[in-house]
Amino acid sequence: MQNDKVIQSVSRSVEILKCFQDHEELGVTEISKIMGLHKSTAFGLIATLEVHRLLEKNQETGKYKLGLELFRLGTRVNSGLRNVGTPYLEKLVSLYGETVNLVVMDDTSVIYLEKVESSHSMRICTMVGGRLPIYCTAGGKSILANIPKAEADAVIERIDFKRFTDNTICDKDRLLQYLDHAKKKGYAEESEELELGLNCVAAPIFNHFGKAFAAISISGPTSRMTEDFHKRISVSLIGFTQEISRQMGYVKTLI
Amino acid sequence: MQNDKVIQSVSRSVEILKCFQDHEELGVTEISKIMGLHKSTAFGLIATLEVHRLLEKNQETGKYKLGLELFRLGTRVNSGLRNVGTPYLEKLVSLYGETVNLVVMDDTSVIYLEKVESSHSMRICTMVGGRLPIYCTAGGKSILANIPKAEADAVIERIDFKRFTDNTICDKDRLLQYLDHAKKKGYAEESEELELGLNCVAAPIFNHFGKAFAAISISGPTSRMTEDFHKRISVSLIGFTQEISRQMGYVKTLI
DNA sequence: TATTATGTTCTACATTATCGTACGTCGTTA
DNA sequence: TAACGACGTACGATAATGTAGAACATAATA
Repeated sequence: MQNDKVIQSVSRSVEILKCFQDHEELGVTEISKIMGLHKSTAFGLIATLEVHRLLEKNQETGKYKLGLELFRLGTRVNSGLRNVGTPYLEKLVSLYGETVNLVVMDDTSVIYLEKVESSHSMRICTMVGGRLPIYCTAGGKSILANIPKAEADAVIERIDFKRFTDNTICDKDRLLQYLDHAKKKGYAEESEELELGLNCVAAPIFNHFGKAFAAISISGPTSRMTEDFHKRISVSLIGFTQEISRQMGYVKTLI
Repeated sequence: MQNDKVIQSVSRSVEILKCFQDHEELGVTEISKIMGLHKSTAFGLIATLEVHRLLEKNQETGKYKLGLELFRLGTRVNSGLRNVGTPYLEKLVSLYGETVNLVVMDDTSVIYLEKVESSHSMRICTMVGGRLPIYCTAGGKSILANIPKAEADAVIERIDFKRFTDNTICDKDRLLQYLDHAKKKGYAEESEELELGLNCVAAPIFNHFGKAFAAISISGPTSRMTEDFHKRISVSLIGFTQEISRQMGYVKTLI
């Protein structure tokens, strides 16, 4: 193996799968062009992925798409957390009527693992599998506020701050200040930082080492998410995330 | 490339991912033993999957688990059908109060893509990402009944019939007879074939070629799923699956 | 009908993946 | 506390494989 310690053909096959994030179906020649590979090289990799059902061939169009085995493997990721968490998402939606999400930390992002959407016509629609920045989401900030300071500092160092609205916190010191505040309150808030009209409250989920790694957030339009509503939500939200934490092996509750 | 036309290192890396279907975390040596590979071979493959985030290392235990990028890719599979279908699953649960599933055909099985569970304490719990036999599930039979006869015959030929209960249909001719019946009715039923006490109604979803490829099923305990209830369910179930079919590009409704 | 594009096959050989050896770290045991 | 065993990881020689060029079959397009 070469210096960069990556097996080339395995890398290439994963890059092929990633091509399908932006395309529903792709042909062999399309993939070879996107990847900069010879057609027969691409074909060999694609055929191997097809044998393993990570790709499937559409018999009608002759093109390939992501296969069911990838779906099945995907459902195994963080299945413990998702199975434990989903009933609580449903409870929170029925209590408060706004969209509820389960997110995990992924370096400088959070990834949405589950959602239960509000039944309001005007609701916040999130995308499971989607990724959003950790520094301007309530879920992200509630996690950052509850990991060891050295780790939080290292993550913040790697953040490429971008301003989404006039309210986006783009200053490290202001972010750290906010995280202190959120840690004390036990929950984080995000008010029109990511998108105007969007408001969110979140509380962290701890692993058995007592470190936050996930969060539950509740999102609604600013017009419905008043300060009083935030406070009311936070009480049971924290209670639920602590219960989930316990079920994930966390021993001591935050008081 | 060799005769069997599979690229060995890509195959091996996919087999590594499949090891995690039965294990939440695995170490390098464990994987090398399961796979029958040298430790350093296994390590090279694992490290490559880690770079691409299909595997993640648990820093505390030193073991590996399936990574978030696999989850994200998984959410892309059949996302069109799942996005279109989910609101209908929610409607059916609120109308009938029993667990509703969205399944797709996968050779001689059906795979569960989405579910919305009943709020009854005694409910049918299915597993998203799980696979069940096509011949003794309502969803499976409703799909088999609505594909070209030659294809259905070929699939049935490959079925390895197993008896789960005294009610399981294990005879090809009886199955074909039932499929005829289901096609005429527009929906399929499964009454305690897979498991005693389990009852199910399902209707097919068609693609733009007019071929069934997916289905929605409603499952409940036999005590609640009376014959009258089946009939009541089928009316709106068929209406919904036809609407989903239309949104998936199917042009003509079954009459 | 001719041309172009695509998917697929075959095979020589250049390149890589494999694996044997070795090392550092950590946990266990005496 | 020291020794031992297990594990994860690094390195490099070489056997084995994956790549890509050429060719072919098929389908789409002008």
